[in-house]
Amino acid sequence: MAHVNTLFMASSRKARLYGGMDADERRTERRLKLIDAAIEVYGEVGYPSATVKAICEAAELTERYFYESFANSEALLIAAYNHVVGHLHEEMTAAAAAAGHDAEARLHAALTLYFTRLKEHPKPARVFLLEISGISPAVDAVKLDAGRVFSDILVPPVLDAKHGDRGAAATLLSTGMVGAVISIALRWVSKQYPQTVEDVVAIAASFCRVALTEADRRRDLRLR
Amino acid sequence: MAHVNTLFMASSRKARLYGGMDADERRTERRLKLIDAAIEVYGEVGYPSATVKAICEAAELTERYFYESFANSEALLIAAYNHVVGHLHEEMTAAAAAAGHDAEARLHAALTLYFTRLKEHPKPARVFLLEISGISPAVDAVKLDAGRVFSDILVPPVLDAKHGDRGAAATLLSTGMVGAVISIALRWVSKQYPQTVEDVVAIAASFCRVALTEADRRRDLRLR
DNA sequence: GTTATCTGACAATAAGGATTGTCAATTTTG
DNA sequence: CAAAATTGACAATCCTTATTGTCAGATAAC
Repeated sequence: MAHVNTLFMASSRKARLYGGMDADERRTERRLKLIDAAIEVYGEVGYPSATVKAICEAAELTERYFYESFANSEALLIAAYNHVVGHLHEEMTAAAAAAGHDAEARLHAALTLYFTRLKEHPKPARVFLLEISGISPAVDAVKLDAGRVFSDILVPPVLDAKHGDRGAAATLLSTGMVGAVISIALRWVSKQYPQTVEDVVAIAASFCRVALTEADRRRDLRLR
Repeated sequence: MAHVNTLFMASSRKARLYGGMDADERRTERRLKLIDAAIEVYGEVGYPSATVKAICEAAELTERYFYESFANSEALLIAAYNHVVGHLHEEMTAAAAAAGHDAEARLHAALTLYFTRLKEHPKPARVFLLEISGISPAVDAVKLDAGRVFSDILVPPVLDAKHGDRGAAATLLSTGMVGAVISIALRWVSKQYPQTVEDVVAIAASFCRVALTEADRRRDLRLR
């Protein structure tokens, strides 16, 4: 029994090392490289024109490794999107939390972080924070979810036992708020940042404030 | 000299009639049919998946006529977009004008018309009033221009000899406003109109009001 | 070293669609 | 009716890209 079929090697035992890395580690690394390359390429030519080949070249990997990590282009798009947006959202949440309990202060902190990052990383910005639509229902769903998260960070939904789901009007208010912020960001980025972060934040904040105060006003009306 | 080369027929003389129509008229009619068909197909499968063939079938014309009127798919997209949006913008302008001089009344009138039309014509709505981005620079430019027109209708720019171009901040405010309205519209349409037109208009208007009052406030600050 | 595994380059295949070309049938003109 | 113009159907071609497959060379394990 000196020879053991690799198929029976439980995941507990490590696979052969290459370049000092586990098989799993190598796969994960390649996956990462592909995601980074995708962001780069999307930023240059846009997702629709980004071919698998071009992304693989940018990642310095061959197509074989593309299909090792992703079923198709769309899967990579989604992974890349979640990568960028997930990261950003975490940071925004942290920034808001650090700003304390005042709604205005939290809003300001989160938006400042958002626009600061946008200015630091134009490529991911252009592609992901902005427009991926009409690709497929799956992608749209991902985007929709990201919008919801974004909205919740800026204006945390009021927890209300009686109204588990916020009202339909509140949803439209959130939608409008996110739409406004993202549109502003898109233009700001594509015009190469003509205003200071501070100025853009102030403008974006004014739209968020509407969503905030309108939601309050409407809730008061309902509960009165 | 009984026979005259058709190449020398000046455009003043009419070409042979078919179905009671001039050659030019027939071409224009086919062009129109293609645009209508495109709107239909885009609304069903989205622009990226809309093939030339499918559009031609919907138009009951063959590919030959596609290339008679359009250089490529993108040209048709732009034509269709301008067709729908141009029409809508005209109507909105008229509605605003009919509402008189009060800014609030004009805003309400224009938005009401906008959302009413959206509800009446879901297909064009979904495709055009919302998202065509990342297709190409040309298409993006068209969309950008449409956004500007849209904004000017909702909140006519103050004519100011001293400040021929409105301030950069005002541009971002317009951008945010349009983004908010369009995002709201997108969700409203895709959720199959859960609110009344009146309610949606009220919510959209609250975002427009920000743009309006903020712009005023900023101008006052500058001129004080 | 020898063997098993992994990697990189690239060929082969497949699929889908755009664009152009052909031609018989139809319609108008005279 | 005969001739010319126009139309509709469809084939042929051309391209681009995704996806799979092959294989020689490199690397690690023993």
